[in-house]
Amino acid sequence: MARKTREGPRLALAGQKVFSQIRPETRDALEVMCRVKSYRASQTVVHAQEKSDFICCVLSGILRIQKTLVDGREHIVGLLVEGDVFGRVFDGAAEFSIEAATDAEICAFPRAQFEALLTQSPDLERAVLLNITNELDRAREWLIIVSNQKIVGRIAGFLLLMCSRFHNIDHILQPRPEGIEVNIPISRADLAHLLGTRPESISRSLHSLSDQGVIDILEPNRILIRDTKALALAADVDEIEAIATLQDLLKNHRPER
Amino acid sequence: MARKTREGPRLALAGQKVFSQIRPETRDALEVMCRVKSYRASQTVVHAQEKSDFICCVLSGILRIQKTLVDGREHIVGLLVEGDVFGRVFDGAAEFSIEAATDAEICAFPRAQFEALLTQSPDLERAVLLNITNELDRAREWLIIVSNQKIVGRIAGFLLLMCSRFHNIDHILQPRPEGIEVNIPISRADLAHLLGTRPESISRSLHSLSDQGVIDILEPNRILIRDTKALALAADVDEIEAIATLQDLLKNHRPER
DNA sequence: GATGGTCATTGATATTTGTCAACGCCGGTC
DNA sequence: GACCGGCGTTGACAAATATCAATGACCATC
Repeated sequence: MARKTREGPRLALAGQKVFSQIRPETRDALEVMCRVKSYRASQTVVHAQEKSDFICCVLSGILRIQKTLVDGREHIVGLLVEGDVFGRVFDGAAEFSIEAATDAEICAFPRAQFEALLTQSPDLERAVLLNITNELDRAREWLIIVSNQKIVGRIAGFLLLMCSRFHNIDHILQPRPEGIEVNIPISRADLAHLLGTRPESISRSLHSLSDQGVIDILEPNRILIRDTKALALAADVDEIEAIATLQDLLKNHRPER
Repeated sequence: MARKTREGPRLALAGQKVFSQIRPETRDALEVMCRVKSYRASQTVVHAQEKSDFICCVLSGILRIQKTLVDGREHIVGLLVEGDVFGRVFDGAAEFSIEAATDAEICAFPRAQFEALLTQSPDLERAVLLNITNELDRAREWLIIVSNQKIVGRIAGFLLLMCSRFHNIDHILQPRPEGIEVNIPISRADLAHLLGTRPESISRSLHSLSDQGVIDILEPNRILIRDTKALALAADVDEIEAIATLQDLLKNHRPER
């Protein structure tokens, strides 16, 4: 699994968007208390119903947020990528478990220390509140995508979301003249769970979009979006918004390469 | 619309669960700055994309969280009930608009004042963080319900959620010897949107559950849950949890009446 | 009391999607 | 190299659901 070379724990937070607005002193305090942990794909990071002693920030890789049902099935309710924060500030047991979808590295802050710092640092408080507010918005965006009646619509919405959400992660989004390349970081089965359907339907929908020339399936997990407008139309949600975001992305990314 | 008689703004917050853990001084400060506002059903409380100057707490009634799509359709992503807090602390424009589903009263705190108090009061900070963390969990529970493949399953999940979430609101949940009465606070069309389907399917699923004796449809919007176990089975999610919550409810409520 | 509108419901039908089965591909292990 | 298991894909069929159309109940207005 390709992994970014980094400069060690003390600089781990520097590039994270969540902590970009906090004061250097606060960031120093965070870096002192943090511990970097590595996980391999499919390892569990946090068990549901278990009081977690850490607030964490994803450094690399993809994590799944999921609920384990009584019969053992896993229900995925979200993904965490680089820069995302998880762990329940001021709260006890998590309702959901966190599992590594790919090999991943996280930065863990001891809960008590983190909370103490939080109470003293309005800048960190602000950052944490903003982060969780965005998380809530994203969960609700998922809701819109998943409640689409047609499976193709859900896939289209998912692909558009992947573009707009993960544009800061260069191994997921590779701008190209022909379109935008998106990396699907999870298996078909997981994606099916996430979108409330079955792997077979995912496969059929993707290939249907491919037949229409809207996307190219480079590899099962690498999708090239050729026609963002058509994709947005298929998603049948707020297309204008999605297209605007994507076109901004293209403009901002292309000249750099 | 039946409305609870209350004791005026200064005591409005006393009964709200969100603020139950904060110090009396903080609560006093909140009550001084708050302003009670009333809305009639289908009035808009917060417009999406518009910077809202208030943090609000629902005193009575039901509000819808929704996104307006470009073609004018509304997509509902959640409901707010008594005690729920909304408004973006430390943040600008909301992504979603808030609309009154029934006649409603809210308690509004000016944003700047609220944020200032928040920074100074660790207890309020804690309450706000806990509240939004719960909100996030609930959004993810919605996700699980909506991603159920069968419509009956979504309805069943919705009904169970209504029970467990709104049990503090006595005009929604009326304990009875025959079962638990749930009030569906939105129209069939809205419910269909929320669950990612069509009104016709909602109707068919409800009547199918009714035919099986699992529920009784007292009125289109008043459902009597007769067999919680069967309902949980239909929901096909974490039934044990749902049943436990419901049976606790019944035990706690029955003796009082 | 009549009228028009919204809303929930029901039926008939077309479409979509889940299900079951089989196949090929790929990476690992023996 | 042979074998195996997991994964993505494809096809055929059954089941669930969307769609279209029509009806009746209820409410507000005239």
